[in-house]
Amino acid sequence: MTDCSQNCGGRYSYGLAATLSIIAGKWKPLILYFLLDGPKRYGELKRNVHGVSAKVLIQQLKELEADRVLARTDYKEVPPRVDYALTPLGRSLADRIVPLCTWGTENMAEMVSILAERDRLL
Amino acid sequence: MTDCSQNCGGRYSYGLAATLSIIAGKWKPLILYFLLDGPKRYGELKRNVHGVSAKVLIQQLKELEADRVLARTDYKEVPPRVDYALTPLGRSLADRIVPLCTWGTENMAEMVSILAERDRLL
DNA sequence: CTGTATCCAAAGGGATACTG
DNA sequence: CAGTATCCCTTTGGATACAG
Repeated sequence: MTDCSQNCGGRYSYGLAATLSIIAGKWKPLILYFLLDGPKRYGELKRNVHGVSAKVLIQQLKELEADRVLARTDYKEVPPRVDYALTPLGRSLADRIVPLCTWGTENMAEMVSILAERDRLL
Repeated sequence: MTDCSQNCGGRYSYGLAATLSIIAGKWKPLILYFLLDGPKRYGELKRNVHGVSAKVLIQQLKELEADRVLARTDYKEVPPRVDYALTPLGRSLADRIVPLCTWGTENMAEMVSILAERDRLL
């Protein structure tokens, strides 16, 4: 989505399109949110972001790193130890994701109902 | 993502997983954001959400409707006139999306640089 | 422990043409 | 105007095995 020419009735959503191009990816918002808790090692991410595979995790981490929202630190130890942390830019982004989590939590009853209805229709 | 068992180091992200399951879809956040401007007709959405195809637009609208975040009104006229509006639930969700747009706008210079770098690597 | 490499399946999305 | 229907293709992500 390099084309950010989104115009929403006077509201310009260039910014939204740009943001979406960064957090697009099944696990990226969860990763960013998790890292608000502090730097985490690869294994910690793997265990806590339930369902993600090794391949996809490392892939999304690399993309987030390339997009400058997180930084990878290799401690050059044996056995290997690396961790991933939010950059200042990444932290400011993750802060904007928190309201999404809050919304889901606040409306959990409705969410459960919606997801149940979705399953029912299958 | 019916499995919302996401646990982020003490931070529970059930809520985030739930929210993501609602806004997952290439154009959904843009649609929700656009509708903050007020109810819109199908054609308006089609013209303003740049790049979306007729098929995918109607598909995502139906899903958002089924998920109770927007309501469709058919005015039973000829030629046909229908519009889509945020429900109260949908409005509260769209409100949480605004910060994402703001973030992209605030960091637009960085965004441009990041997207340019991404293209360069192709 | 932190990844890589390979192969594969499915979902999601897009183009085009058509309808009430 | 507001969709539908069909076909097709790319992207995304998942499983498994292996490596430094």
